[in-house]
Amino acid sequence: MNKYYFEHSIRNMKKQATIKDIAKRLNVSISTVSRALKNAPDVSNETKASILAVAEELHYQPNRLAVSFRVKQTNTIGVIVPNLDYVLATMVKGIDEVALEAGYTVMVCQSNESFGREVLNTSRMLQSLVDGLIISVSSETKTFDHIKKFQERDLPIVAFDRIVPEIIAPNVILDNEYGGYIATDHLIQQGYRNIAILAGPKNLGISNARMDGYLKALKENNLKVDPKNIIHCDFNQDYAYFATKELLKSKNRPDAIFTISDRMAIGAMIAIKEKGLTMPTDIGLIGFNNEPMLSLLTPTISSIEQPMFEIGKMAAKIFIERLHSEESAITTEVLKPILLIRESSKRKLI
Amino acid sequence: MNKYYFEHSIRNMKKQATIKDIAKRLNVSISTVSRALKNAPDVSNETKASILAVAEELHYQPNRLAVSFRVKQTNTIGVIVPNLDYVLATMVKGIDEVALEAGYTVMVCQSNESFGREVLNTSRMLQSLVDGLIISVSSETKTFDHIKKFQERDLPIVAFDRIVPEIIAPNVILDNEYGGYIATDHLIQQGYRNIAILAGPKNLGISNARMDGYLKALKENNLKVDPKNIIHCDFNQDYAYFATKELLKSKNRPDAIFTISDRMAIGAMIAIKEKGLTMPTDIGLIGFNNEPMLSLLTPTISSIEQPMFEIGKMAAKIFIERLHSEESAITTEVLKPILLIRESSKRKLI
DNA sequence: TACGAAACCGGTAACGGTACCGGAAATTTC
DNA sequence: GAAATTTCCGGTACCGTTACCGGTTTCGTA
Repeated sequence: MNKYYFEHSIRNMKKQATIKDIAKRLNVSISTVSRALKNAPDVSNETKASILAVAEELHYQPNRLAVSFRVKQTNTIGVIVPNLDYVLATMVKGIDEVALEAGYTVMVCQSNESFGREVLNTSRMLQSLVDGLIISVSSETKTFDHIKKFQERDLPIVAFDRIVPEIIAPNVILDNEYGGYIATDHLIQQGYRNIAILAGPKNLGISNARMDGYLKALKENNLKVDPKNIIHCDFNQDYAYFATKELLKSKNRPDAIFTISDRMAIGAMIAIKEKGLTMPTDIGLIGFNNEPMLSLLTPTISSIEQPMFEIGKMAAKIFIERLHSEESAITTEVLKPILLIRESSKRKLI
Repeated sequence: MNKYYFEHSIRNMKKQATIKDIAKRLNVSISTVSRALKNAPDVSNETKASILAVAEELHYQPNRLAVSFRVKQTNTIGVIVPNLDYVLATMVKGIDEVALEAGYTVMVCQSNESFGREVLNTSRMLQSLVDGLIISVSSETKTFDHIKKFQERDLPIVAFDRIVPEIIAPNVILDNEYGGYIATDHLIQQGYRNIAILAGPKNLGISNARMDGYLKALKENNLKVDPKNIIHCDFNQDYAYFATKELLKSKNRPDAIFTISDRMAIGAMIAIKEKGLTMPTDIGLIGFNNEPMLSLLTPTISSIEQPMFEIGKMAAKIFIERLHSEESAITTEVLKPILLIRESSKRKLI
């Protein structure tokens, strides 16, 4: 009746064979069994063989929990992502790929872009002793004590995709500035001159980086920056729609739009169509991420593709290296995106 | 020289405080501390308070690994999915939602549609003693020993989305037959009479169920079934494209197509456009899943929407109930999909 | 022959908690 | 005022495995 009462239901689990059972069966000590099982050198081949045989026979399965507890290592990597959209899911798949191969289990948690969730997840992971963390922080996250706790315990961290300077750890990211640059430069090469950018939330690192690329491309091509052409809005189709609608009202309307995500590009596309403008002749459009739907739309939409899978793999690779070495330089891996030209921005023949 | 290099090269694993430390500090026994920490009744309020205070002061964090090891319960749910596409990712989010709230941690693994991966994942999960499994099996999976191992250990299992009769466990699924039925019936109501179905792999449960719905709708409307109108092919845009191309060649070509996934619908759409036919006048089209892109295409494509989030939540809910009760009836929760009518199939005014 | 070094194996103390058992002190009951 | 309860707390045996410290045996070599 007490509410503190912790319920451990008594279920009749079929008892798993342990090294003790094997030892008893062969009249050897558990130490010998333990050593044999991990192929230690100081066990004769005969005993090793017989132990292996009995283990097989009893369907012995090592109790990872006991081992982890004993050696204080779980062989588990905690992965925290804000969500599992196309981009992040693919990155997680990359992490999974190399982690699995290296013998690690991956524990994926979604923070749902919520700081509270992120803290809860990290705390649970810390308690269950993951060996470290690969994280892409939520957009809400402004303080980092929950992450520093890992570092206090000397557990490695790798940040990827959405990174922040406050996390002192190896980073794996896209060259977002370069992405913004090639997108904008491409528009310029196609003859667009009055290029707007839908730049995402103001505080977010990737927003700023992509915008820096945009600015750089304008500058290199001696185009002046019009503040009215720089719109900050949420990563969101609807916001982008309204922002674009607004943009197109002005009499000096932009002749091309670069959106820093594909969802935003779609919002922009809808507004453009509503206005009766056609792409690419009246106006150019390019997105970011290259989500699969883009090539299905009319017109097909240009975009910047990031090597998502590789970013994930790289993050896991660096993480595992970090785990195995004492060295701990803070590196930043920057992967290059590539430009995919489709109908929405292709005004000139090549 | 990087200023962080120095900080990090020192491996000062700050030792975590344990209940032993708290006990020593207060000159009480560890049992008392243990009880106080879980708010057991047989500790006086004063000692309880002082223990809590010291715990706070030492930044005590319970070692979940030790507890799990001791009580043979990890408060972790293993979730295995074939991939993390839109549908499954949303379902996983549903699982996450209720699991987190109930104090469970979720461990998500992707089998990548590979049987070997699935076995590896289940085996790792079994070794690290998850409390049970919520699984959507891979399309490759034909044998189920790896899953039976959970049941031998009396660990609960819930199957969702992709279920198979060989797994004797509670199921949470979409009413796929109903989905197939309302899709087909809708086409018939719109005046289509020669309706083809792209039905997915032959052995897969959801394929067959959706096709059953298709057949039922035809029968109820006294339309005869033409075997040439039933095409089995992979869940895949390209296959669907070629299959549709083939279908449209015949002189008695179908006047509507029901594809059991949206990806297939897109393949079909491309073939239809290539042939110069227009939707919905010349031919009707309806997909399944209601992926977000459908409303962006021209024409917008009708589809069947499943309550993905609810399916995930339901699976987790049932799982947790199962965990807490000895009862073990094999139930099947069937959630209803809904019909979303868009341009591709709307030939009549309502 | 003897002696040191390998080679092989056993005993045991941890790891951090939990759960039971039992017992002393405080409180109630008759 | 003694007996019967409560209330509160300490002691201890685990859980499965590993790491360390020894101790035998075997074997090569002086």
